[in-house]
Amino acid sequence: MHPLLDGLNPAQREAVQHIEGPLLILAGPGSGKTRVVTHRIAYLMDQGVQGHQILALTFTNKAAEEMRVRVAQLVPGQEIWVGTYHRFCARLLRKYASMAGIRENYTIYDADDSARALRHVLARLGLLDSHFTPEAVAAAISWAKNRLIGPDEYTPRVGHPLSAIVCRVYPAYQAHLAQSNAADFDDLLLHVGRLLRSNPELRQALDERYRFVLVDEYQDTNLAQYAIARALSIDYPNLAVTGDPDQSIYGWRGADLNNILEFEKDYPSVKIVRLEQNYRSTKRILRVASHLIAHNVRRKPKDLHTENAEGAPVRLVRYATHKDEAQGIAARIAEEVRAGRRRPRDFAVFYRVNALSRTIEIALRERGVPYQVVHGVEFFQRKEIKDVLAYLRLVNNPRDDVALLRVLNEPPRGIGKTTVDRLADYAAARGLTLLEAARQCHDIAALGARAANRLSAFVALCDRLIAASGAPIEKIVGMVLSESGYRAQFEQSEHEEDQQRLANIEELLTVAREFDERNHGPRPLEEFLEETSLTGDTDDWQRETDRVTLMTLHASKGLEFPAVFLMAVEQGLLPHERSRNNPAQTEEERRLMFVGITRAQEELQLSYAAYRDFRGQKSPTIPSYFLMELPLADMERHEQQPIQREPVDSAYQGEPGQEEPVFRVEPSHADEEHARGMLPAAPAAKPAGIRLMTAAELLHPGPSAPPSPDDFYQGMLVRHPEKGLGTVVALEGQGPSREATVEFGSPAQRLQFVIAQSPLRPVR
DNA sequence: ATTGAGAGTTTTTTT
DNA sequence: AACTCTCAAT
Repeated sequence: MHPLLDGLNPAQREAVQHIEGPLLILAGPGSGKTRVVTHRIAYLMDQGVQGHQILALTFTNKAAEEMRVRVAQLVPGQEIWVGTYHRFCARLLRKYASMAGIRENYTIYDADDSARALRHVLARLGLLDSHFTPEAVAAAISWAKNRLIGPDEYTPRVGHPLSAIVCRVYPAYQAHLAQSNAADFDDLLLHVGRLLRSNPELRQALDERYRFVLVDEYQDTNLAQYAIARALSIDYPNLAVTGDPDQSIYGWRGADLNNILEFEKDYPSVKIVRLEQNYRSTKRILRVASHLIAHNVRRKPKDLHTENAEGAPVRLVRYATHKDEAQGIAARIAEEVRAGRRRPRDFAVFYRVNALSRTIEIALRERGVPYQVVHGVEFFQRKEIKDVLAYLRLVNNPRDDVALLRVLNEPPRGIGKTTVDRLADYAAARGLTLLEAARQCHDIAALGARAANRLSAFVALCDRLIAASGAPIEKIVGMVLSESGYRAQFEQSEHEEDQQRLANIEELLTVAREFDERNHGPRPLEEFLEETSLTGDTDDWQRETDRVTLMTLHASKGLEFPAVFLMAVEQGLLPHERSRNNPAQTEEERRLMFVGITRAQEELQLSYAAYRDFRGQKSPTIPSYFLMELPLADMERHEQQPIQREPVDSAYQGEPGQEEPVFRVEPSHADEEHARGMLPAAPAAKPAGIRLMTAAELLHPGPSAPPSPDDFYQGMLVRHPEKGLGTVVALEGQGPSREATVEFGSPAQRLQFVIAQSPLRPVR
């Protein structure tokens, strides 16, 4: 047998051995997809395909890097082009810039830059105070671009006032980008997509050049990306896509699930391979994941299975507050590490939004547990970094007005708003870029001599920097820092944060040096800027370091960890607030949770807090509906009783303010202790602390005595014989007249009960 | 022109 | 809570 097929299951072999013609690999989580793809690439080359004929497109740099490394291991020395869609397009656009109406030294605007540009345009059109926010307009333009709708093709939709605004703004915004010789993220795809569409010769040439095209995470492709892959696979329809519809989590970025669901329609002769055997998780974790995802309507059913062990039950923990949650998770990790059962790197904590990382960070730090937070963009988004990069961009592309505006008065050099406005008016009137206009500052009537002198000093600075644009990047950055006075402003400062800024700038110098060392391309500055704008911090994540990983659910895709904590599984966060009343988005949220769950290899804990501080205010939470969709038999439920801070029910709930219900009970042992009577038999007798419920208790409420109305608490999960599972969202009164408002499944379905007279039972 | 206080707003996710 | 923007005082 061929060595590349060694150790693969039949389905995997089938995929690896497929050579010509369209191929769809439906790969469930942990099914060895990357292995299959890399082996297939190696197999292709083994069969005589040249490395440069292969194009592999991914969504994240992280995925691209992994693929590159693993292919290199299998076929040392052979180079294939692996990269993100955006990077591929950026490269292509460098080459064919003029055909897209820009110049080859164009600037790539990130979200922040495009927002600035858009604001500028809106202001010029006098639309800033229209009741559509710049963000909404930006989103609409992005929507269009992701569907390959250019500014000239955009038509307003009746009944959509926003689209009428967009119809005016989009062309102006696009013209502004062209004038600045810039492209935003979406443009990279839009330009290339349209280029391929309107240019048959070019399309044909590239189709021939890239004989074998592979697309990873195909479920996340938007229309523009789809069109690009398609255009490269017409004469040579060797398009292999891999993906999992259940892991589509980028709908908000224009990803279209239909691309994968209907792949067969585009390529009727497609070969479909399903990878459903999971090599990653325990049976229990996999069942929990399958159960959850089965609640989605828009999907193809699939049968995930594994030969792995049954594993420990999935823990579902309710903490009293977000702090308790963080402390509980950190304590457990610290204990496992201390006991030598696991290392920090075995753990990951996932959350829906970045803002949730803070409390966990604090808790881990307190215990001295090393961790790394994977932030989406962070480093290259910091103001000081963006400022320095803006200088570089201006050097590389003097037409870049956004960059100029950013650095014109940074550090402060006496060029204020009035001066900028007058300069901008002058430039607009003559169709000049801002730098061109600044060169003529002494001819601008509206400017005083002082302002004009300051402007010409700035122009002189730019010219000095531009003269050095061929130097190594580290050198240019160094010049920017010293000649502009940017570094000096921090060195003189005594503010502590300025020291941090200095450190960040040093870091940028390091990035530049590393770039210089490995890059020997013909246009280093351009390439450096391309790399910095298309690289996020997510790609910095180090598998090797021995640290706990903290990241968003989105960032977790494609990774795996022995032990996973998924925190804040609450209504409003997961599913997120903005998916409310939108079934399609709610399904996407469910997929997001599915992705998180399936990252876990051996151990998984889902948790929520009854109270959470978020955005400055403390409020009671409602556990996520998704939790009710999980198979209780595979789970183990723990509850930390709420701590009543308002002394309303203090007589019943124990000492108010008595805190520190430390989560130290080792659940697996706790189970035994419970059986041996070491823990209170009736959980209600111990109001503060962890209450443990076995799966049996969860499933069979049993004939126990009805609970006292005063035992009901906010966020409590209850069962109603007719209505089913619900959550207590409000309480009023005490004793026999105590009333509870219960929500069954959605805010629309709320009912109020006098507890003592209702059939409501706590779910145990 | 710059600075600082206060007001107002925000972030869901990433190339 | 943290961040940005606005406006007034310097």
